[in-house]
Amino acid sequence: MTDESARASRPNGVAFLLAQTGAHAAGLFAERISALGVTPGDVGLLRMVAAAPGRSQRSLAEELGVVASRVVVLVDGLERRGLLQRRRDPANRRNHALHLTAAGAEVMAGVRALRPAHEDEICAGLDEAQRHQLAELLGIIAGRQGLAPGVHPGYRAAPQRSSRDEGERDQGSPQLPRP
Amino acid sequence: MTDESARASRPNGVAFLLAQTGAHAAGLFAERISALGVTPGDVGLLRMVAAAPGRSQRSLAEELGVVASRVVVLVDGLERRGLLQRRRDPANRRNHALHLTAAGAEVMAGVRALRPAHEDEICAGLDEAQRHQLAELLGIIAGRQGLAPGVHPGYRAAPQRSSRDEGERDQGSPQLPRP
DNA sequence: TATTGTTATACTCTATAACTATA
DNA sequence: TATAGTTATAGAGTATAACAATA
Repeated sequence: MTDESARASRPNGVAFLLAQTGAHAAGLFAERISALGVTPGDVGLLRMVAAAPGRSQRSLAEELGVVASRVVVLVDGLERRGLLQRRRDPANRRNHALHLTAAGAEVMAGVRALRPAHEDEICAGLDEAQRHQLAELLGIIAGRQGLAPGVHPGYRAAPQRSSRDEGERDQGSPQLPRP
Repeated sequence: MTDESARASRPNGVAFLLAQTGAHAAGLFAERISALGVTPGDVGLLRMVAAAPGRSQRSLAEELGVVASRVVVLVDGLERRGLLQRRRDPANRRNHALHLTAAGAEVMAGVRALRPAHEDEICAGLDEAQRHQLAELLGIIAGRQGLAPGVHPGYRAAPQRSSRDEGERDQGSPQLPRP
């Protein structure tokens, strides 16, 4: 079984390194912004509202790939903390038009202010040319994979396997979360 | 507020691209291995056991940065599906020595077999030289950040903010999960 | 009737604490 | 007494379904 253990020991390659370093970068970012009292999810939602003030919760739910009731909870939290405001849309009074408050804009400014240090921490060990190279290569991947600029996952529910689909390890459909 | 919306629209740079593409790569990997009936967490745990057969649950908990009772649940699931086996360690009968079953080794072989296609999918659009470049740059980052080869996060609990620390947005200690 | 948002509810994940058995 | 593992329990997160208001 020494053979087995040797073979199993290290998955490597670009895909794994990406997942590893990406999770690390996301974790450090979460730590940094926690000083501002927000999570990456909060920031993403605030950013989307800032980019298109007045948009509806429904539209956010669709772009986030999340159910409407989930947005209710997220917006509840942000409104309770005074970062976001719901206003009834006079044109269509079913809609809640979302707007950043002054405090919300401040938080976003704070997040922006944190970014350079974060970037430097992640890129420590790379010179300027290497950073550009890396940014370019990652940009190619992001483009090829259809990832929108500025939007990242983390809202989708975890794979979620119920406790009763036991022992069925070889069925055909890999149940793609969203094709 | 057009100014604001313009400024808020796109966070960019290496750190963000890393988080974005890394989450994407991890998601695709999770989809692929779901055909084998396992999650990335399962695979990570199986890999660690394969690399050091007979290790204890406690040692796994420490390496994963997870509480012991969590490992009980994870191992329960893998044992129930026949991929892992608990054996009492005769030398110290408190320990459960963990071993892969034949089925578990098969699953790991299946995971390894999926890797090349996964790598190709992620690296689509990059030629061989670019892949090497990217792997090298990511390797530098992983090394600088102290990321162990073959180990990636995803076991740690989410940032987890309770519902009562409301409105306290400016305290000093960012509560680092693990320094 | 269809759509937006909300509430009620259930289920999963994960941690804390109490407990069992070994040492 | 200390350690490995387990069970019981509680909390957060998220989805589904029923509901209210508006169109």
